[in-house]
Amino acid sequence: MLVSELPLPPALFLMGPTASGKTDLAVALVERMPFEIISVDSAMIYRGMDIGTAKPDAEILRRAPHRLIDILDPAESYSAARFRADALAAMEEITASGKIPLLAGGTMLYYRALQHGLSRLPSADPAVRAELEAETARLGLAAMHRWLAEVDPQAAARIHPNDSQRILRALEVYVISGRPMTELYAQRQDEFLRFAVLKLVLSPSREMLHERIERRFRCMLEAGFVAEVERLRGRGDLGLDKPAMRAVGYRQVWEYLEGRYDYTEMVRRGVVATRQFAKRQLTWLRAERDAHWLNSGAPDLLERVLRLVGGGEWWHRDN
RNA sequence: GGCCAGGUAGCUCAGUUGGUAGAGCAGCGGACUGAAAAUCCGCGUGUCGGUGGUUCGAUUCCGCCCCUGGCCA
Repeated sequence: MLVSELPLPPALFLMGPTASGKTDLAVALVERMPFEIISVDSAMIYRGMDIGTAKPDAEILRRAPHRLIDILDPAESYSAARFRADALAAMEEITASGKIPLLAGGTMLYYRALQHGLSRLPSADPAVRAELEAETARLGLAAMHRWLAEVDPQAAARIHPNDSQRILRALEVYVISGRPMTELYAQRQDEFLRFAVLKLVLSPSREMLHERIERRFRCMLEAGFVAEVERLRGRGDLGLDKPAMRAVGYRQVWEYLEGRYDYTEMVRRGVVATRQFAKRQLTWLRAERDAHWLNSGAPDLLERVLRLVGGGEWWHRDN
């Protein structure tokens, strides 16, 4: 089926682990077809975080504008729900302008939220969160898990007693809404994405991926990554408790600047953290159905992609 | 060249009074609903330097050899 005959407007998803070459491919596609890029990246949303997020530079952005980058200050925090709303709005606008949305990035939770929707849950509340964290410091995480077991036994059974983030989130939902999170999950209605999607997964071999990750991290350092983190630290209002500063690489450089370990150790830890991140992304990607896998190293990569894009592989499924 | 200390998992090391071995890190697999580049769960992957000897049995004890580090020449 040709793109023009689809029952729904088309959208291209370009997924893949970090350092697989997604940005380069997206830019090449924009220069050949009427695509417009929407970034699917929880770190590139932050202004002033350029080198460590491998954000495309100003020159590339002029040629191939990206939506949803540089939209937040690093002191703020974003969410999967906001991404879903922002991405849907951008997709509508791009479609209305006669172009095709090209979603490119590696934040797999955001793709899931976009494709399958989210339950109607209260959003994060900093005051409630601070309260729960204080309670945890006082009583211990085990006590919090026991509390969750009282108010939402199913959630407590599902969430491991060591998983502080999910225990506190489940309690946050309960405290704000007065309802167990499990009950709110059950009320969810599937909202299917009103686009015909072509999903591409770009990835090199594991060995190549590890090489590229190490090479890229060293390039970032040569390009002034440490100075970038120093600048962020110098603001005084950021810390390792901020989601932005927990990003891979930023956290390790920050700890190095605090004197927790030396430069060599920082490089090692930065590379290790990036590899582990890529591995988690690959776990998501393997579970992704109906995706076309492409090897980053393929010499005819662009031709293959153009063939897929023009080849009527677009499809739609209501989850 | 002599003396001493080492050589055990990818790395750093523990251990076996002789019954073929286990931690941390790395790595691999997995989970994932408003922090997700987050958070969490699971899994030892090994000629115990080589080679002879003693022994029912040697990674462990003994001999020789190789390698690394230190000290002395």
